[in-house]
Order: sequence, then structure tokens, then C-alpha cells
Amino acid sequence: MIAQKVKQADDTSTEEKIKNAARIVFHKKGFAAARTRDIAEEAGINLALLNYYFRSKEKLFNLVMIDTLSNFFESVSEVINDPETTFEEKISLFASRYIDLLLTESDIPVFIFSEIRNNPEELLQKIDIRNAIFNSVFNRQFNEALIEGKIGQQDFFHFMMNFLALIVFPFIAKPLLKAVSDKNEDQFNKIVEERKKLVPLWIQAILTVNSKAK
Amino acid sequence: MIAQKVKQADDTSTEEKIKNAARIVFHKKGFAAARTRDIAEEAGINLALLNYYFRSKEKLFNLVMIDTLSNFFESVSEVINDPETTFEEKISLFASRYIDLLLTESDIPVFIFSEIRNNPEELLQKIDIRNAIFNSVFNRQFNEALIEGKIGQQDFFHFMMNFLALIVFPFIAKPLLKAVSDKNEDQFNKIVEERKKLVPLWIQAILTVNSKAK
DNA sequence: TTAATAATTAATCAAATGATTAAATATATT
DNA sequence: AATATATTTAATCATTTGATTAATTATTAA
Repeated sequence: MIAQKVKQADDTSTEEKIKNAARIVFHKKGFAAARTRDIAEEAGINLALLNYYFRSKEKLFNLVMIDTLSNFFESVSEVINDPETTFEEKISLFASRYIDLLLTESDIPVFIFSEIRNNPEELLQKIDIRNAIFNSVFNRQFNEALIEGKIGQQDFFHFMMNFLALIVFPFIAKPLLKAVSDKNEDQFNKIVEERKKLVPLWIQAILTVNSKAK
Repeated sequence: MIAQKVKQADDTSTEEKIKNAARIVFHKKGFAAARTRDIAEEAGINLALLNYYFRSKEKLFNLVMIDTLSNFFESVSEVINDPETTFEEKISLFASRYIDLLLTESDIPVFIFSEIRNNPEELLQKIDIRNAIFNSVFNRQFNEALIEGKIGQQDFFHFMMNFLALIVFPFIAKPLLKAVSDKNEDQFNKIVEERKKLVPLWIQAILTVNSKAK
């Protein structure tokens, strides 16, 4: 009876528990450094169950990776493909949503970039962010702004790199930046929080620059 | 006789060969995914020699890490502590020097950030970039420019994050960016090369923004 | 040249780790 | 309740991998 209640309480199925644990451990340590025993322990289950449900470490990893990438890009591609918002609004919403996402999932950037390093071709075909970005409403609006002379002559690829850089870099460099600036977790998060407002300001400043090579 | 000539030709000592190989393999795969056998093969030596010269994988890794970090930061701290150059000049020189460095050592950013993730406290005490940055001539000149009203009210920490982000991020995200933009190695490098001129322009634009929270 | 030392190799060890198995327990079906 | 099926566990396996050893070769010193 009590056992039942407890089981009801921590609701999730074994399969889900393992997947969640795998997500945490893989995100934190990467594929190579993560041991299946770490994942089993994190999930509070017997090691054999991992293979019972997912066959192998690699299969489990692939699930986590696909899950991570699609969740991650889905959430932001929504914003840049919203036909209702203006270009300027998208900049603010994108920065704000992206930073919020990273504040709760701060391991993801290093995880993605370090795993892609080990396996670029296989991982990259799992996702189609190509279209999501380069055929986005956001890109179209950028081009319109260019033609209307509202922003300086510049390359969309550079612009996107800059935008992403200003948003994502603090999370990638977080341990280093925390250490060199002697800030604790809360102070650091507060600073990053400020960037939800600041990044759009800086991006607007960058957009005024006429930087097209002639 | 011939054997001697050959030996003279690939000059480096066994110890040096191992260290160079370790550098390459660790930078590319990270500590956990790098096998001592990979390093031995890359160096063209017998596996046992690795332990003969360096005792353990971990000791060898620590050497490589210290070497990487100190070389890396030394090269840039020179620029930001040069008393002869102006603030504006430092921005250009820093961007240019840093990007050149990364063009030849493009694995380093992901290597550093992913290893720090696995071991923040130990690794970070190995270097003293704290002083190099926050007591730099560059920082002093930034403050002077602030007081003289030459740049908008803003935080040096944000500014440095932005500066580093615009320089380093393309190298971190390179495989992803190459894939989504469908660019080859040469095209990508050419674009990054452009940034030696562009990043200073963008940074100057950012510096005009008045972004101090009130 | 000879002896001593250093460098190198092939073989092997020991621990870590992903995976499997067979038995035990829980759950569902009849 | 009885049977069948699914889930879970402890024990074990097999491979990988960092490290060592003992023998061999090369180099240096006497």
C-alpha cells in the first residue's frame, strides 16, 4: 500500500527515469566520460535495466542527442518564424527566450559543440536547422530591412554568428568567466539575465554598421 | 648512414614527439575520449614509452593543459598590456592576433571549455588570467574612456564577454555553422578572416551604447 | 673494447566498463 | 488462483585500456 503510494509519487516510468538520467549525465560529462554506471546510479536503477530498455550506451546517447537538438532548435525556430512579429521584436524575443532556455539548461551548449566535434557528419544530419534559419521569416525580414536601408550593408551569416555569440558565449565560458571575475552562481546568472535586455541593444548597434566588403 | 640522416631529419626527441602527439589528440578528442594508444600511434612510438617518459595519461594531460593555457593567454595578454598602444588600437590588435591564433589552433576553444567543465577548480588555478585581464592596461584605458565620455556607460565584464564572444564563438560553433551554411573549410576561414576587420567595427558600435542599468 | 646506462619493444597485467545471463520478483491475462 | 509475460536484480562475462615488466637494442662512459 505504502509502496504503491511511493511509486505513484515518483511517477515516471523506469524507461523515462533512465532517459532523464542519461540526459543529465551526458550533458554534464559528454559521451566518452559518461559511464553507464553513472547513468544507472543517477536514475536509481540497476545497471542491467539500461541495456534492457535501450540495448546500448550508444543507442541511448543517440536518443538523448536527437531529443536535445530537436527540443533546443524547435523552441527558438518558433520565434524566428513567427509571421506576426517585426524584425526588432524577434531580436528581443529570440534573445530573451534563448537566454531563459540556457539558464535552465546551461550544460547544453558545451555538450552540443563538444559532441559535434567528435562526430560532425553523423550528428548534423539529425537536424535540419539549415532551413529553420536560412529560410526563416527572420532572414526575410533582415533582407527587407537591408533594402529599405534601415540597417547597414552587411552579411546575414556574420549577423547570425554575432547574435548567437552574444547570447550563447557566456554559457560556454561560464566556469572560466566565473573564476576570472570571482563571481558566484547567483551573481553570474543575474548578469546573464541583464543580457536579455542588453543583447538586443548591442545587436541594434551592430546593425547600424556598414560592414559589407566592397 | 642513411638511417642516421633520416633520424636527423625528423629531428624532435621522443619525449617531444609524444608531447606533440598528445597535444593534437587531446585537443581533438578531449581527455576522456583520447586513448593513450591513439597518442602513441600519432607519435609513432611504442605505447610503453608514453609511460616511460610521462608516468601516466593524466600527468601527460596536465602538461599539455598547462602548456596550452599558458601559451594561449600569454600571447593575448601581451597585446592588452602594451603601454604603447591606444585603447582603439588594442581592440584591433587583440582581434587580429586572437583570430590568427585560432585559425592555426582551432581545436583549442572547445578543448578548453569542455575540459574546464569536467574539472573547473583544478584547471582554473593553473592560470592567472584574472590579473592579466582585470588589472590590464586595456581595462585601465577602458575606464579612462568611460570617464572622458568617449564611450557609453557600461560594464567592463559585459564588454569583455562581448568582445571574446565575437572572436571565439565562430571557432566553437564552426562544425555546426559550416554545416548549416553549407560552406567548406576555405570559405569558412575566409569569412573568419574578414572578422579581423569587422569585429573591431562592431565592438566600436557596441561601445557607443549606453547600457548601464540605472 | 667493455661495462654501464638509457631507450625501446613485445608481452602481459589489472582495473574499468559496456554488456549479458539466469534467477527472482512483480504485473498482467486467463 | 494459475499461468504467462514483463520487469528487476546480482553475478558474471568480455573487451577495452592504462600501466607494468622483462627482455632487447642503442647509446654513453670508462
